[in-house]
Amino acid sequence: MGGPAAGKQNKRVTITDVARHAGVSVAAVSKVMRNAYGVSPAMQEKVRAAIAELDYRPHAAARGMRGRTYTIGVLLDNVRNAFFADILDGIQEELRHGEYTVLIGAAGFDPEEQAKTIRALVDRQMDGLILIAPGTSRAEVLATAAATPTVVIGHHDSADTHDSVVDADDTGAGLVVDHLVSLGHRDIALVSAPGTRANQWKRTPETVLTAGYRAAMERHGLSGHMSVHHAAYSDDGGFKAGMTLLTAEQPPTAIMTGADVAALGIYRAAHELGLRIPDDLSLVGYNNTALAALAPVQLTSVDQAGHTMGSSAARMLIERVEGRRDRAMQTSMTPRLVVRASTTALRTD
Amino acid sequence: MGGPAAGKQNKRVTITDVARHAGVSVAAVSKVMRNAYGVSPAMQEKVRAAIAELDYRPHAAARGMRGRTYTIGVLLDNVRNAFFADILDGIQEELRHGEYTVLIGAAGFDPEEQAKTIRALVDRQMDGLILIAPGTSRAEVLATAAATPTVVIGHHDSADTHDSVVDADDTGAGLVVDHLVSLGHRDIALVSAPGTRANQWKRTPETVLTAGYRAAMERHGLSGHMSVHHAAYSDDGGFKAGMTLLTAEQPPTAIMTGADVAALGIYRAAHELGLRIPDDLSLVGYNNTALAALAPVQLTSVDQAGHTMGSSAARMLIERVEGRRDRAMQTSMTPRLVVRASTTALRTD
DNA sequence: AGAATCGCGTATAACGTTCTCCACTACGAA
DNA sequence: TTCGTAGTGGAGAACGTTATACGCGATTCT
Repeated sequence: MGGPAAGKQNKRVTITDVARHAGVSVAAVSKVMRNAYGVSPAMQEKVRAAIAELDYRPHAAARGMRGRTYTIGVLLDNVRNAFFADILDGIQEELRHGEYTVLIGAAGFDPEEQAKTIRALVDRQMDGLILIAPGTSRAEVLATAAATPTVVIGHHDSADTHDSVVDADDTGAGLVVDHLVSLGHRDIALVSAPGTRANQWKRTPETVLTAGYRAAMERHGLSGHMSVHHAAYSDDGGFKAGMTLLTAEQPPTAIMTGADVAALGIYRAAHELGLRIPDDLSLVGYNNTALAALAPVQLTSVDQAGHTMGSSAARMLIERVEGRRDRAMQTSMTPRLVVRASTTALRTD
Repeated sequence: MGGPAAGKQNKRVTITDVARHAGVSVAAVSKVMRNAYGVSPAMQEKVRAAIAELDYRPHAAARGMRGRTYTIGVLLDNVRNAFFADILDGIQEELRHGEYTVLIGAAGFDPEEQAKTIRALVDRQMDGLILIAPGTSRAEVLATAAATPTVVIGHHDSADTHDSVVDADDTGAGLVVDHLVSLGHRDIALVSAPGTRANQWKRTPETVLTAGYRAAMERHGLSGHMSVHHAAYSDDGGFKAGMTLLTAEQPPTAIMTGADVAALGIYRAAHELGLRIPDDLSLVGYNNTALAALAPVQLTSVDQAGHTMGSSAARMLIERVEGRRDRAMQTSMTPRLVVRASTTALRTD
C-alpha cells in the first residue's frame, strides 16, 4: 500500500497539521510564525513545540500569495566578475542571520535577457531586489522599483523610488592618474566599458570613471595626452583594446582600466607584443579583485570595498522592505589605491 | 482618490483579467498558458492577443501552490570558484530558451548553511535542483531528492533517486602524473581538499582524484614518492600547503593540485621562498578555469568541460521534471590535459 | 437511428498561507 | 450592577493559479 509509483511528494507538513497537533487554530500558528501581536506565552510554547516536533517549514509559495516570501533577489550580469562576488559576500553576511534567503539571478550581458530576469524575480514575489549595475533601461528599473523595494548598485543616477549604493569612481580615477603622474607618466590611456547603450542611464560607473579621468588629466595639464578606449570588461575585450593601443604610432606608457579582468587582457596583448610589465608598460586595474592579488599577477588596482557595498545595500533594502524607511537614500563609498608590481617609474631613456 | 500613501502594487494583471478581456473562461486562459490539450486555434489566438495586450505574466507564487513554478534552483558553495561559473554558463545556456528560470543559492562552505539553503530552495517550490558538490550529508540530499528532481554534480556516489554528472577525476589525475613523469619528475606531490567531513559521501571529487593519483604513481613504480597534502581550495589554503611542502627536508619537484586557485596559492609560497616556476618547481592546477589561462599565470591544468557538465545536468534535470524519464542516470565526462608554461622538464644538475 | 466517441469550453474545488474581524473572558471603573 | 477595554484565541475570506470533472454539440461507428 501507499502507491509506490507516485514518485514524488510524501506530503509536506502544513500549518494545518501543526495546528491540529498543537490543538489550536491555524490562525494561532500563523501568528506565532510571524511573531504577531496577541499571543500568550503558553500558546507560544505549545505551538513552538508542535512546530519543532513536526519539523514544520512554511511553504514559501503560499506565503507569497498573501504576505511576504522572505526572499531577496539579486540581479547580476556575470558570476565571473570577482567584484560581484565581493558584493554578494557582503549581502549574504548581512542577511545570513536574519530570516531572509538570497537568491541570485545571473542574466548575462544582454539587456533584454536582464529585463527578463528582473521580471522573473518580480513574478516570484521577491520581497526586495538588489540590482548590480543593471544594463536594462532606466525606465524598466524605475517601473520595477515602483512596485518592489529596490537598491541599485553602481549607477550614479539617483531616483526617489529606489535606493543606490555607489563608489566614487571619479575619485578612484583621480587616484590612479595621480599615482601614474607621480611616477613620471604622461601618456596615460584609459580603457573603460562602452558607453550607455541608449538605455537612459546618464551616470554609469564607466561614465563617472571617464569623467574623473578627464578631470584629473586636466588638473595635471595633460589634456593633450588623454586617450579613452572602450572595451568589454573581459579578458578578450582587454586584449583587443591592448592590441590597438600598443601598436599605435604613439603608444601610451601607462594604461588604466575599469576592471581587473580587462587589465589582464591588456597584459596578454603586451606579452604577445614582447612588452614587459611594468618595465615597458605600467598597468592599473580596477576593483582590486582576488585576481589582482595573485602572486604571478601583482596588479596595481583600486579597491572599491565591494563587501561593504553589499552589506550596505542589504541593510538599506531590509529597512525598506520592513517599512522602517520610506524615503530613498544614496550611499557612496570612497575608493583606495592599492599599489602592486604592475606600475613603476617611467624609464627616461 | 487612488491612495498615494500606499506605496506599492498598482495591481497586477491576473489570469482573471485576461479571461474577462478575452471574453473566455479562466480555465481556457490557463490551458493556453500551459499549452494543454483541448484548445482550438481560434481560442489560442483570442487568448494570446489578450495576454499580449494586457502584458500578462503569471504569478509564480500562485502557480507554485498547485502546479509548477518553472524555476530551477542551483546550489553552490562559492561564486568565486571560476569552475562553477563554467557550469552555470552551461546550465543557463541549456535553459535560456525554455520557459525555466534559474535561481542560484550561494550557501558558503558550512554544511549546515548549505542544508538551510537547500531547504530554502525546496520551500520555494523549485521544480528541480542542481547541487554542485554539496557539502551536506548524503542523507539530507537523498531526502531532498525523494521529493524534488535533483542532479548532483561532482560526487561520484550514485543513487537511484537522483541523477549525477561527474568528471573522471581519477583519469585526470593520471594524465597529470603521466605528464610530469614524462618530464622526468619523480617526487610529485598532490594537494587536494580535506577528506569527507563525516557526511557519508564516499566518492567525493577529492577522494577519486587522490585514488587516481595513487594508482598512477604505482603504475610508474613511484609508490615510495607519493605525498598527499590536504588544503582548502583557496589562495590561502594553497599557500599554507605550499609552505609546508616546499620547506620540507626533501621538497617535491612537482606539485599537482585539485583546483587552480590552490595552485596559485602554492605559486605565491614558491615566490616567497625564492623559487621560480617552472624552473625550480613544476605546478599543475585543475579545472582549467579562466585563471589558468591568464597571461601572467600560464598554468598547466586539467580541463573538465564545466560548460558541458552544466548543460548535461540541466538537460537531465528537465527530463525528470517533465516526467520524460523515471530512472536515475549518471553522466561522466573525460578530462583533458592542457599544458602551459608552469611545467617543464626536471633539471638534472 | 441510436450509441459511442471526440473536441472544446467552463465551472469549481483545491493548494497553504495571511490577516482582518469577531467573540469571549477577566477585570477595573463608574 | 453595568459598561468599557485589554488580552487572547478563532473563523473565514481572500490570494492567483491548476487540473479534474463535466456538459454539450458534432462526428463516426454499428
